[in-house]
Amino acid sequence: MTSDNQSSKVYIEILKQLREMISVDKLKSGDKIPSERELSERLNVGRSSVREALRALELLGLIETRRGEGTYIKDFHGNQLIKLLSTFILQEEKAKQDVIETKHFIEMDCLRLLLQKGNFNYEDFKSWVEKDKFSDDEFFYRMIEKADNHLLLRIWVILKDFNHSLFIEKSENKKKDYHNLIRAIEANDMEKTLTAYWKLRKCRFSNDRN
Amino acid sequence: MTSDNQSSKVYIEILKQLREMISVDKLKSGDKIPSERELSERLNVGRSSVREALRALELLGLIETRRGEGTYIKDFHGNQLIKLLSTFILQEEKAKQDVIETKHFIEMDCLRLLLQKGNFNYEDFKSWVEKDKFSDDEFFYRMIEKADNHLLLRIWVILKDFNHSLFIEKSENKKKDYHNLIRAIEANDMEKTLTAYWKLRKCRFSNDRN
DNA sequence: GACCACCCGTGGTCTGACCACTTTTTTAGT
DNA sequence: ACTAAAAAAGTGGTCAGACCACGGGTGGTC
Repeated sequence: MTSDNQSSKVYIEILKQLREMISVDKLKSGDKIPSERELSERLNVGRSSVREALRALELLGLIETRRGEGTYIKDFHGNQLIKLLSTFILQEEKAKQDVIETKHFIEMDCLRLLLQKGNFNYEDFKSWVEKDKFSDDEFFYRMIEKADNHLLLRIWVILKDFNHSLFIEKSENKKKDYHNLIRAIEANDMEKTLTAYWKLRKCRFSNDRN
Repeated sequence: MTSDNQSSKVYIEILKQLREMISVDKLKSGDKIPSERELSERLNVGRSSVREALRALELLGLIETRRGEGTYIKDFHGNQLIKLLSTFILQEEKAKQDVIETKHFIEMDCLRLLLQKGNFNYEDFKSWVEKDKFSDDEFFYRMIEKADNHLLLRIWVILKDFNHSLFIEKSENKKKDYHNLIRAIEANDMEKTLTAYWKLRKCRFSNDRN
């Protein structure tokens, strides 16, 4: 490293170099980056410093490492970060309830988004519901995917995982209820959609809405 | 480390241990955590592995290390990372839009939550709006705080920081609009509340909506 | 009591050594 | 010549030990 010393830690410099490298070589998701040993040599730094940088990126979900193979750039988009923060912070009791509440909000937001965007084809979706066995999570994953907001999807996935680690319940709803939800969305009827949603979640706060 | 390995990398295990340690010892912002060498010994892992874990946490802004002194827990709300992420990642236009969109959704969700919970005293809030100069962020921070969902608040803060790293603008809205929003909430009128909200947001993103 | 040199603990970095695993190359057998 | 087994090479994962640079405490000196 070019004797830039002072203040900046080596692993930070490596991150910058890496960013530069990715930018210059136009590396994209799935592409391979140089091996730790090669980076260490090319940048004139110790391998351990390179690893510190890579491990940080890995934790951020920016790269993926496969033993024996190499290190690859990962699909960025959302941020991993939230996951970490939440696992770190959410130890309190109230937190559990917040998770559930937030997950529901996100789900409703996505429904609103779907209605707002409108004009989707739900035929394949409907036939999927008809044909296969599926979990609530799978259903909403597909649904939220359609809303086309990758960040919301990320957050939702995290909340879902959290939910699983908090509770073990995995209630199976009836196909009919899911069908109703889809139909309500198709009809672009917000009122019906949210009602159908709460029918699925069938619970505590039936009053809110409007 | 209890040779549980397989799949899980050591530095990930260290992170878990660290989280546990922080939880058990009730460590807070500013508290010091054991030295790298001590951790290495206590967990029966190499110091370099400990460092990989700590470096990742540092990049995330969760801890702060001072050479010659030690490592300290930091008040989250970190940005560090966000700066990096933004320059590193979010080049795509769609992602930026997702951030904005998601932030708006979260804000609206909190408004709904406030209405749902109802019966708050907004007098002090109103007088605060009247008296001081404040930014949009400050306003919504206080607002979302009232909604009493810590997770939503956390997510919002992250999105806010992201926003700042993406754009530099810091438009000032009129006090009147904020007053209207508060009044609508007080009146427990969802319709008016959302309208008032969009009045606030309208200025910048007038087009992408509806 | 005030000041300063020294030592020790701490993070920062590098090197070299293994291990486990995957891919590639070489080798041996048919 | 072809194929399958074996060896080699390459890669990430981890550890141990060695320095360096810096901060704070210790104890001596004035």
